[in-house]
Parts: sequence; C-alpha cells; structure tokens
Amino acid sequence: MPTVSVENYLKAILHLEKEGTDRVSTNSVAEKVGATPASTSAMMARLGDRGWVEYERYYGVRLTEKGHRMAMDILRRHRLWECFLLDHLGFEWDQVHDIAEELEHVDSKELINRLDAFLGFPKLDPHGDAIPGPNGRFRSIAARTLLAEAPRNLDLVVVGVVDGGDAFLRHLGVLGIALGMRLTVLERHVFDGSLHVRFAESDDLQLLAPSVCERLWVDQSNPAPVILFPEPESTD
Amino acid sequence: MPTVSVENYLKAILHLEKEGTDRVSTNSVAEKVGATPASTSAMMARLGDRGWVEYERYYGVRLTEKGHRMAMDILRRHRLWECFLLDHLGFEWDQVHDIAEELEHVDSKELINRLDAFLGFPKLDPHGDAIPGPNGRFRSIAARTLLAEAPRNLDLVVVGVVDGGDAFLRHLGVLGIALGMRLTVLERHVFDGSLHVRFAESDDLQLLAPSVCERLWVDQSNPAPVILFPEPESTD
DNA sequence: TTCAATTTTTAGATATGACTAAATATTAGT
DNA sequence: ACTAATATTTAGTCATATCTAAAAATTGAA
Repeated sequence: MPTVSVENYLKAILHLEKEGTDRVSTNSVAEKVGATPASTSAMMARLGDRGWVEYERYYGVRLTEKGHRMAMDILRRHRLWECFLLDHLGFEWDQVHDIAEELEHVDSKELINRLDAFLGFPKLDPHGDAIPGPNGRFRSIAARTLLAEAPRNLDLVVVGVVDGGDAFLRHLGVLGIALGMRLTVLERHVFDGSLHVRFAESDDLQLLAPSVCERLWVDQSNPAPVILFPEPESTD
Repeated sequence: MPTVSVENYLKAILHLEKEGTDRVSTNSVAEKVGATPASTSAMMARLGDRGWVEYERYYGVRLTEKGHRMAMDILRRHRLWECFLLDHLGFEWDQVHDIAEELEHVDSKELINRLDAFLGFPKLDPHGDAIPGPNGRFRSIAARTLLAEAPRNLDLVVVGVVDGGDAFLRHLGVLGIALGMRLTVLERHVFDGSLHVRFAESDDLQLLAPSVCERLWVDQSNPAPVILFPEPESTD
C-alpha cells in the first residue's frame, strides 16, 4: 500500500510520460512534485525496489506495468472527485484541483466504484480529460466522436467529416489533414474550445480552431479491449 | 496544520472525554488509537507543546479550547462523510466507518461546508449522533424534539409528553421519569431504536423502550448560542 | 576528445511517528 | 505506611521522507 508521497511521485511520472519522453529524468520529476533532485533520487530508488518503476541510475525512470496501473488508478480517483466537486458541490473550475489532490489519496476501491456509478460513469472530467475505468485503462470512447469532444491523450484516427462541402475540405487540405491520419489531443483551451493536437505521423503540433474540431469525426486507433469483469484485486 | 496522526489522537481524546472522565489517561488513548502507551506518551507531549491539550505527566490529558474545536471539526467531517456514503453512495451501515475515517482527514473548510449544504445541513448522522456545525459546536435541535429523535451526548430536559393518558403517565412514574428531569442519550440501539439514557440528577443509567422514547418531548437544557456568521479562519 | 557545464547521486542531518525494553511514578491492598 | 501491581515515561532504534552540501557521472561544445 503506497504512501501519499509515493502516489504523488507515481502520478508525476505518469504525467511526464504522457508528454512523450520515453524515460523520465529525475530532475523533471523533482520539479513536478516540488522536491529537490536529491530527495527525488532517493524516492526513485525506493519506487524501483517496490517494482513500480524501472530505474537506472543517471538515466531516469519508466513506469512498470504495475506502476502504470497504480498511477492510472490515482488519475481515476482524481478525475472522479473533480467531477463530483464541480457537478454536485458547485465548485468552480479553478478550485477543484487542490481538493481533488487530497481526496485522490483516500484508498478504497469500493468508494471509487460507487462514486463512479453515482456520477453516471462519466468518460470525461470537466476539463475534457479522459477518466480511466476500474480496470486502469481509459474507457473506449463511442465509435466516431467529434474531435471537439474527444478526450485528451488518446490515440485517435480521423474517420470522417461532418460537413462535406468544398470549402471545408479545401481548408483541411491547407491544414494538411486527411482521412486516416492519427492524432492526439494535447490541450483543450477553455477560452474558445480550440485544441492543440499532435499528429502521430509527422509529430507535428497544430492548433485547431473550434470550427474545424466540430466538423471532424475521430475514433480510437487502438481501442482498449472491453473488460466485462473487473480484474481481481491486486495483492500488494 | 495537524497531521493525520495528530487528528486521530485528538479525535480519540474527544471520544474518551465524552465518556465522562475529566482527565483522559495515556493508556486509554493508546488503546483507542491502537498504539503503544510509549508512543502515546510521546504524542501527548507533542499535543501539549502545540497547545491542543493540557498535559501533566502521569496524570493524563484534557483538550484545550483550541484542541476541542479542532476535534469537533474532525467529528463534523467524519459524520458528514458518513451521511454522504450512506445516503448517496448506497453504502451499508457497517462499511461507512472505515472510509469516513480516511475522508475526515481531507482538510478544506470550503469542501466540508459545501458537502454540508449538499446533504441539506443534517443535524444527525445515520447513527443518530449529532453533527457539529461549522462553528465547532453541536447544532441546536429544534425546540422540543421527540426523545426518540434527539442526538446523543447532548444535555436534554424532559419538557412534555405526547400521550397524556393515565397508563403512560403511571408508567413514567414507575420508571421514575418526571417533567424537568435532565438527561443525555448515550446510545441508540439499531435493533429496535431503544435508548440508553443517563439521568443527570441521579447519574442513573436506564434503557428506555421505543414506546417511551416516542412519547417524550425533550429540549436542550443549555442550547449553544446561535452563530449567524462563521468565525474567521484560525491561523494555525 | 577533452574539459566545463549540467545532471544526478551520495553523504550526512533533521523531523515525525512508530516500536521494544527498561526505568520510574502512582495506586491499592494489607 | 509499605510493597506489589499497574500505569506511565524514558532511552534507544527504526522507517519514511525531507533537506543541504559535496562528489560523481553524463553531456555538449570547442
């Protein structure tokens, strides 16, 4: 059973891995959790001993399967609590993060699964980020979603356009977007709903206007398998 | 800002003080929190240094005003979470305690006040125990409540009977209960709603049947002052 | 490819909170 | 009032998690 501190480090590593780097450096983790590199170095060694990360001195860490599951579970708890705080307690956007940061460490599978049900099994939190399911994987999004409504950090494929008119198709050409291209939503901007998107093939970053996002159908390019029965509780 | 451990000790001391003892012994606290007397001794000294208890070596502790407020606040958080778990997440009675025990340590006045509002400002938790208000005092119960519905651990007075018939009044005589007597509900038994009650004047313990509790009006004998505006946040 | 800059780790302290074992204070019983 | 039983504290360790300062490894630039 991990301590609060351990959970914070695992969460930080998960977030950094999502930013693309294969291995995560000690310094970047230190900065993320707000600790010194020295403390972080010690913690990385402990995480390695417990089998949550692969740690090679001087070369950073990578989450193991076990560590990844654990970090996804923390993310799940965090995002479900955010939903609750916003939808049911009437908190504002900017207030929820810190409180969810504390609630996420309350450890009870039963509690979180019931909270999930209470909230209606949401797929997205109020920031538009995907909420992992009880199996520690992101839930499949419905086949064919508008890009404007797709969760962040999922591998997506462009599968269609809403508006087949010439003007829009030409505009897509200008942007270099075509059917079948794979992409990931990195950031959803609150101001107007425009998206920062990374294209997998070219590794290009683009800012897409809402007018575009609302006219593109996307699907998951490697949907997680559907799990009918939850996995047995882990024993650690 | 107290640690989780400190909060657990304060809570234990509050509970033990409610059992009547003026000063609480180190061993009883140790047993309550599940630590050794040695660890507890060290903790009592720390709590004393921080001004949460008056601690005299070998003679036990007593909560200070500050410590009492803090402990009442923990109790408030615990009982509000219990309400939430039972009423909204569909937990069973016996499952809620352990989870509430974790949730109670999440420290955010804002969160708890909003949860309170979400739950409709309940006066009693599902065990029939009183829930402290945001000012750290038990809320006044409505003038004249049925004894059957009164919170535990409050100083009450018998102010009337529902059924003025001879048979009931004679029965009250047999039990030695009269108007004006002061009493406290110690325990509400889930089985049939019967109550263990302590009479203040005689210090007598009695088990009252539901048929009696449902026919007696009680009121608080020393109602807490009504606080219209919450106290300013404490600075420690 | 060598050496200076950067990153990361080690060494050595500190604080909290827990433990066991030993010492000491209080209390009850005669 | 004295002693045996009980309660409590002290002394000495340990584990976690943090820090600063110093040492060592890696990286990058000439």
